[in-house]
Amino acid sequence: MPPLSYFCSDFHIPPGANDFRLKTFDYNMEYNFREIEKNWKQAWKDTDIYKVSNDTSKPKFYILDMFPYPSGAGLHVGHPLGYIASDIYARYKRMKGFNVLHPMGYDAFGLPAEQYALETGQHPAVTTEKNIARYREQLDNIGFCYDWSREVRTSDPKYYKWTQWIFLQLFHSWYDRQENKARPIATLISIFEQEGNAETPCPGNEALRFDADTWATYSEKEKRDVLMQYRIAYLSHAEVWWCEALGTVLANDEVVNGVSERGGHPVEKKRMRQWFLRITEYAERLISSLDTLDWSDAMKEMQRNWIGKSNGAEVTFHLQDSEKEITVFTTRPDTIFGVDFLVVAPEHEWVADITAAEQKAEVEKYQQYVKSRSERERMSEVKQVTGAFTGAYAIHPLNKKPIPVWIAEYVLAGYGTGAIMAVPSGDDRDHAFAKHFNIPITNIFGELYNGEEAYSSKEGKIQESDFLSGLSIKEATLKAIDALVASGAGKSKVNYRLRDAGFSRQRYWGEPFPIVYVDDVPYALDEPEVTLSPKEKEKHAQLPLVEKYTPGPEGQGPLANVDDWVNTSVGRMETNTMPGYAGSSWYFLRYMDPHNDSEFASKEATSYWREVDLYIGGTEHAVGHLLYSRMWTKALYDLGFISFDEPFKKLVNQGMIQGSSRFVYRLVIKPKNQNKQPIEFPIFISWTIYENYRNKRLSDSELLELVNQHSIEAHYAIAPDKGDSYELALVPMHVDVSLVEGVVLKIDAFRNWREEYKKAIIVPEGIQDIKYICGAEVEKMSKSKYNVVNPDDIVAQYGADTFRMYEMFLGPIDVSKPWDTKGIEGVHRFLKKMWRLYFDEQTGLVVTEEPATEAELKALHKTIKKTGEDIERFSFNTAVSQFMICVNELSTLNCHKREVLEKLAILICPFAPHMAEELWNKLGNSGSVITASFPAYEERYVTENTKKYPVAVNGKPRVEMEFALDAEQSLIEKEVLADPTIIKWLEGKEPKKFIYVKGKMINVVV
RNA sequence: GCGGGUGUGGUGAAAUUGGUAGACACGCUAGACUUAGGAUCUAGUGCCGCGAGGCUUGGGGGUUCGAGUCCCUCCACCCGCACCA
Repeated sequence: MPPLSYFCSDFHIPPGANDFRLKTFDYNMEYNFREIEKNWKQAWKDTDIYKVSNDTSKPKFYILDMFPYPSGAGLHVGHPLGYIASDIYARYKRMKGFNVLHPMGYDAFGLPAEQYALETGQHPAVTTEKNIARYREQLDNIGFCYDWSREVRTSDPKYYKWTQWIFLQLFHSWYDRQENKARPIATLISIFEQEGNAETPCPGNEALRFDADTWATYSEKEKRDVLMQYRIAYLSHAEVWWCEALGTVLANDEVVNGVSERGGHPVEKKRMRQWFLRITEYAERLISSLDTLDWSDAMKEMQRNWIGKSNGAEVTFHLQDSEKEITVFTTRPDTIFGVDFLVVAPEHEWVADITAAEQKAEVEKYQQYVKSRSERERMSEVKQVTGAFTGAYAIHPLNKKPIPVWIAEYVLAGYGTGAIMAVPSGDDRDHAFAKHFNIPITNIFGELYNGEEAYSSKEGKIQESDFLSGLSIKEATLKAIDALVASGAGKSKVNYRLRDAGFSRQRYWGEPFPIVYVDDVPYALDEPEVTLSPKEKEKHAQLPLVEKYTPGPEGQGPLANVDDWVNTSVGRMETNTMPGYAGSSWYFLRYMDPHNDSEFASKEATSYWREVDLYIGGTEHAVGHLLYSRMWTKALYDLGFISFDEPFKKLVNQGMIQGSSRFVYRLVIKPKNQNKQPIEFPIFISWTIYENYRNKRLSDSELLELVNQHSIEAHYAIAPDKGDSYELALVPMHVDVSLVEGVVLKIDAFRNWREEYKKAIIVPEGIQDIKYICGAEVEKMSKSKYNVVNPDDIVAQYGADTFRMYEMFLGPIDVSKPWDTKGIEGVHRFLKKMWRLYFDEQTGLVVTEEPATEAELKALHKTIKKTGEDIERFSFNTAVSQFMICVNELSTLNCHKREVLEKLAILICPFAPHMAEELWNKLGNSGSVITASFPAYEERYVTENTKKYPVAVNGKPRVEMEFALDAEQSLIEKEVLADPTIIKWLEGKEPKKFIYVKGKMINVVV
């Protein structure tokens, strides 16, 4: 075996690395997981055994967890699920000979820390630091093999300096549609100088046209305005939720039912200047390169839907008696002759211009209503049709008929052109709208349209449509586009639902923009025009320390209040900060070279580690983080900073671990007579009684009688015979899961939970059965539901190895399931049982050097095969089962042989690393078990040569018969048909067919 | 509303390619050992039935010698929807 230092870091070999050898921890010989885990955690730390080198001849493998936001609540048992899975895979890959990068860090900027700061006055940096320390402690507790020397935090100035740097690369770039990649803005300027923008249409303003001479006449400000509309990171306008009462901008999830979540104040949309990323230019590449990724189909489908590519046409309608025109996007140009009205988004900028005088009041009233509506409400409200007529008419481009123009909330300004052509006979929403407002409907589907429901199917022929009549929908689509192009009124067009990503937040706790406004023109701090000293630039690029976190005036972020920071000698700094996804869009690159001060990561590091081979995290990031990261990676690739254009090759989604809530049922007794004293003391009713009462198997007076039988106090307080004079209610209340064992309430603990419960009357199941049973329900794990289980508690009680294995044993990694602490006993018992193969409580180590038997080797090699394959396909629950089967078999065989047990200790290392380490060393090996090779199985121990076949008659299995796997069908047929059970089931009938599937089953058909 | 996911014993689940449904555990029942048991071990445990046997993978229908698995249809629950991260 090579010296241990070979496997350790070659950045620097830590002192003591070579001392990693047999440590003679002295436990008595039962499975003392507390001592074992404590000692090995220390040994791992002392020797930096999990440090990873960038410089090795070994093949690389990059395994990444979605890094957590360090919330104040700490980790609950649901969070580590993915981390355990990736840790198992990382250890497995390492034992398979790979150089494995497996880092961890923190997504440390975010709203909750800022909110907390507002409430308590504590600086987010301080609380974040505290939360991170807690997270680290919890993570360390579980025994992960992270290389912590590579930790990143997005809120660290040394980190976000590079987030800002990447933002500036995007600011200094434009998207070249001909080359289909991002390029430096200088290349665009030289194109403008030579030929204007005829060949490079402006993505921010398709109508913008200028030639080289005109460009030359533009002022500096005009030029920068034009360039801004090409930049990948650009400044534009968008609406945000504005709350006047709180004086602040609110996030979507801070707005509930049209009012602010805090305080319930009214909110409305406010238009503000904000930064955006031109992700729409990447739409096509983001769709097409999904094919190269090993992600679940569901995840790819979600991204495809999010990007929402649709083929269709743009059609321009001229307004009657006006210069204005309305351009609509439609996926159904074939229905052009079925257009009965146009609908424009109510917030569209020129609604006011086209509205007729007599409709003005109505339109404005409607616009006001829409301002209070969230996008989701607007999309999902289908029963209630709303809208307003503008009084304007457009001219149909082909048949020249006048078409009324409406506004309605179901058309969104951000999608397509913000206007649609409505075809009631072919679209459900248009149909409902036309019916509701009594707009006459043109039928272009003949008998296919019944007048009651729109005909939205894509089968059939178009009718009543001039030159399109009689054509199939497909043919009509092509011909309609041709006609529109010929008449100059339209063109075919690919539309994406994807919108440019809003990149501004009116907050404090985020990356500041390295942008300064010189006479209201934004400049990047790194541009030569910004004449600040390097020191000043550094100061203004960094988030200033503040005392107060209250928002700035007019919806500006809190930074607007920091005079010393916001004002520079050349102009005012941008006061917005970047959103949460800024730092997380590229963090996987930083782990490759985390301490680099001159680049975000060196070329050597990024070209060695390349993309993440395995990324594990939740599905909730399906379209946010995962899409933005992909775009950033593509942009960095285009600009030549990295040599790959996808960040995450394989993605595994972990399911949620839900909470298992427990309920007690409080009996609330209100005397009907107002003058009587209400009954104040708490009474709790056990679950079965609650169920009986709820199902009306128990009357009010019977319930009171039960309570009275149970308690003297109650007897004095309520008169049971007068059940009628009370109003009863049984109220389910969450009870902390730590006060419950399974579903049985720990009554003393419950009484001590709250002062007011000290003397509570607790009515158990019955006179005989004195247990109080709680109700149970599966819900999301959250503090308010008292169902949070802290991994620290589980680790303290059962050990990290048990915890790790149990989380895996719960079920498939990608499925959501409720946590049940009770079930952990089985896994703990298994580890103890495995331990007893090596140690006897009295005599200590019982491992012998005797050669193993065939049966023992069979058990071992089947397990090597199965667990290896299961790890490869992320089926960790079945791997754990296999370990149980193996240990059960070896226990039955009374096997204590080194030949078997040494390999078993290595096998279990990914799952139970502490125990594996202990066993490995107690068997006399030096060095960490992680440096051992994952064992290979021998074919001869895993192949069987006979098979017990189920023999079925007419598909129903009736008997089991054993045959050699290479047996001839004729022999099998003869023996099967001679079998007495089969003869009985044949009932004398002739077999019609004899089905024999080798290695599977036999079926006789009569 | 749109998109995605999941439905199998009392519970978590297994069945990798259409081939013995319920592996492995939890829980429960009975027993052994023990001063004791929240330790350990043994046996049983999908449902109905004394039994022979029948039924059973959310409901209904279909394809097949054979369906948890494929197809159609209906239902229930969970997640995401662009400023939570």
